[in-house]
Amino acid sequence: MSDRESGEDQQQQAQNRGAYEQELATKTLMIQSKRFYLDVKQNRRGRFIKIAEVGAGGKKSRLLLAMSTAAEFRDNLTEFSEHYASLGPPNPDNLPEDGKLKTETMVKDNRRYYLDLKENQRGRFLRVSQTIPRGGPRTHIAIPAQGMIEFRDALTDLLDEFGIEDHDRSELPENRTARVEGKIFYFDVGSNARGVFLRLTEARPGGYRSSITIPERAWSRFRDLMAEFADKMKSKEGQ
DNA sequence: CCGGCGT
Repeated sequence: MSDRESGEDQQQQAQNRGAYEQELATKTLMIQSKRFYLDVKQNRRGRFIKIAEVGAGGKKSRLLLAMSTAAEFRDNLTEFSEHYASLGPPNPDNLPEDGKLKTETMVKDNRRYYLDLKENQRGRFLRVSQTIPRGGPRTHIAIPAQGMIEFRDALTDLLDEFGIEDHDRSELPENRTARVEGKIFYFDVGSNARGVFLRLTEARPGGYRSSITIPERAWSRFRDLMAEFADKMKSKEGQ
């Protein structure tokens, strides 16, 4: 679809300009009256999934999970839904004081995530809270318990496509540019589930852009081929 | 079609 292509092209241009974030994929889930957006994004710190909940009244809440944490969350969703399936009918008399039927914690860098299967008059739901130290923003979403499987499956699709590696950009060589005869060549390093690649983009005045993507495995071979051409031209000059 | 024990 051309919409999608132009969107990707714009993102590529934004990335070449050094913009902060790139969106790789997005999924929308409808669970009862709520919408959840799962976005795979990446910035120079790494790759992550943004989960946004939009309630019926337009109330919005979002939290961020590194890919590795998203994978952990996915596994927890399996456990929580199994526990949920094993529960009898709601029984308010028999609830723990804190209302938590099952609880789990995830930690990634300085973020903590609390998973609580809870129950109220409306039913059972999984509350996912994200906290950042020293009074940073604290956000939470609530997934209706009936939707945990669907949520897990959507997360699994994204993890299968984009991998569970966080792809910290600090592990990769820095992007470079080369200006030649009025053109700018961008050497942008990226990675996906298949590995590391170099995206070489030629930009001409007037906005024309063209890119090729070279897998890391081919870098030294391409370098040797370029050297071969350069040497042959140089030896001709010498004669 | 909601709604999730707080600043």
